[in-house]
Amino acid sequence: MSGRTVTIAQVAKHAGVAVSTVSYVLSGKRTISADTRRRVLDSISALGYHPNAGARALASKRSNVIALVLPLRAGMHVPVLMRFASAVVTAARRFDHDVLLLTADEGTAGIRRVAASALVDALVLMDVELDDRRVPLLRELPEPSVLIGFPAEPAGLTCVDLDFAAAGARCVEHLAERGHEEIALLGAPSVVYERGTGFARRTREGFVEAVEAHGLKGVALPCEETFDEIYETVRDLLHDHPGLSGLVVHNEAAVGHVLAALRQLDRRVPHDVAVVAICPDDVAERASPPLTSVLIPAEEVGREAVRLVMEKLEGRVVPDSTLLAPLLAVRAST
Amino acid sequence: MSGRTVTIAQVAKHAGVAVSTVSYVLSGKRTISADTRRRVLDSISALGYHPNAGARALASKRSNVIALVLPLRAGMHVPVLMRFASAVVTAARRFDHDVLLLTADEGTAGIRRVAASALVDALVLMDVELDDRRVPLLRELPEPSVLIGFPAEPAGLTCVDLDFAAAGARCVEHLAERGHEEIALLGAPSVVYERGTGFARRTREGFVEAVEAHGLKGVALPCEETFDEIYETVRDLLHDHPGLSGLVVHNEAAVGHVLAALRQLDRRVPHDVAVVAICPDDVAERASPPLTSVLIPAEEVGREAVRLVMEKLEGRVVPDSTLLAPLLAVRAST
DNA sequence: GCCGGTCGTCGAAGCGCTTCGACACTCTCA
DNA sequence: TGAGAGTGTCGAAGCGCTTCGACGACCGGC
Repeated sequence: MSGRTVTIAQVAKHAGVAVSTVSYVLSGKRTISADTRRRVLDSISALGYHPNAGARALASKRSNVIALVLPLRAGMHVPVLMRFASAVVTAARRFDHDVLLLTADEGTAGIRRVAASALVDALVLMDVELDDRRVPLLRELPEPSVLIGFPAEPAGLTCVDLDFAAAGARCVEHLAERGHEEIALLGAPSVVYERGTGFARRTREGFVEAVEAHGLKGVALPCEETFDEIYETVRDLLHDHPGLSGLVVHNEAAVGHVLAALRQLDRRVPHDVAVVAICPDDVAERASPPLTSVLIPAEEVGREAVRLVMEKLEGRVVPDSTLLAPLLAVRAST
Repeated sequence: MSGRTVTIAQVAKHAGVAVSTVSYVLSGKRTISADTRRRVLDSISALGYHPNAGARALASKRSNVIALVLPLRAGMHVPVLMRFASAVVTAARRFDHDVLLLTADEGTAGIRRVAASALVDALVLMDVELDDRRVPLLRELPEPSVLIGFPAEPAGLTCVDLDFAAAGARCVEHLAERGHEEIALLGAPSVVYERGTGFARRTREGFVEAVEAHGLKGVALPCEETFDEIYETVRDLLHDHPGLSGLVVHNEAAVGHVLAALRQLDRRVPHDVAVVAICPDDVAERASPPLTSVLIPAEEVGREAVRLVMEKLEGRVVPDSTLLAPLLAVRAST
């Protein structure tokens, strides 16, 4: 409350102690008597003191900020990104860190800049691709980093993601349990497969393997995102595979259109065709009928990424690869 | 390239000048001879120098970081937020600033914290509500701020937004030009109106006034976001208003379901019912048929917000209120 | 009753940068 | 030809914090 910007020196004077004592109260790096601590803390709240971030970063060589690097490309799962982002922010705050948002606009230069200028202590990268330009840079950076997603060559990096192969397999298993014998996967748009985005391929692999393991008939198709294209895809699919009775949809933007197409084609869900989606919970719940789904645990992935990067900051060794187990929620569509 | 973390002193020595000279080359705050400047810049790139952000912030009292404060509530337009966010980041970089991401988790404490600790120089708040807890705090903060959206009492604040009233009116006008005489607005879920979110109400007001001005018949309804609810709403609407031939949809999440419901009810778009949406371009383009729409200019709003906050940082006076004109893109649905 | 240990606190030295005042030059114009 | 007005550069004083070494005060053990 006293004339703009309170410094640690003012707190020290107010409490009748040395500046360093106040610092130690705050950091807990040396023992301080209960009595002194009380007085210091009282002064801090009486004066409304907030340590100056720049000074702290300069003296301690820690900014207490981590970078969150967004992708910025067509076809990315925009709504999911926002949930990752806020999960990361929330998790970072628990470790007393803030989050700097970086887009890919600047390319790798932005990453280099914030790291070299000590603006951030560590990095979390979202939506990593198999062949990601940012990855080589990370290897040579002294700052620790964690990737959400898997590049082609993850050796020496720390990666977190939903276990998409297990998710694909889990959907197949669920449909098999329900007695379906011929099923299909509608995945990402073909451009996403071509770009080599990891999660799309891994889901498909998990799907294909599980289909074989369960002795089912199965087909995996890419899936565009406009209603007309989806309508055709679904129509042809049902036509070519008359025995088909189960559908796995791994494409958030297409889920609604797939259901609309089935309605149009007079197939009732789940009576004629059972549908399992891999998508965020809210999308599955809002659909009609509400979809049995494997949720994409954005919050958990974000939290885990932050936990790992903090461990690395502390100098601890962490596993290269963290795959989060899929969780299937049964709803009205199967 | 030389042993971890290059300082301005090393650059100065390498170039054979004083530290302050290097600083002035970088900031341009004093004239430096072309010759010296060259030498300094060469040394900078030879050594790979990046100024330490903490030291800079400490000495200059400017962190060159702005805070982007997200809302975090049910019913918010998640995908649009992401586009605002990346527009803000991109725009901030043009002013040589970075963006710190803040969620509402911490409430107003987070805003207070980053401002008081000088972590950020200024704030941009997204998705402001009519009655927003964060607003009173902003008034007492010395740091400049800009709001995206309008609170009930915007006096003394700087606000930017799409002119939703004009957008609502623009849609009506377009339908009137096409000869429609009885039209309806399907807006946000009722909870959003109750919360008093500005943009929903303003669109409705613009719609209602324009309907009167053009001597049309019109009705404005809230619109939930599940297919079944939307189906009922649309069915009842068409039943109660047999002459209705135009629909304005201002609800991104509902657009797909509205079209599916019309299909289901055997109404052809645009032949039986013309549809205009207020939504991001990509949603309008992906719909089937592609929708005539007033786009929500996320990029422009973000850019403008950053421009304004930078002006305020420079001490310049800016208008309290900036309304961005709506732009109608005609597509296949009208 | 003296010595070695803790414990709690202090003072001072930076961290890497910006900025202010000073100073040596070089022009210009009376 | 000399005063006055720029130019271009330097040195040093901070900015607010953390951290290191030092140093009393107090403790228990012999």
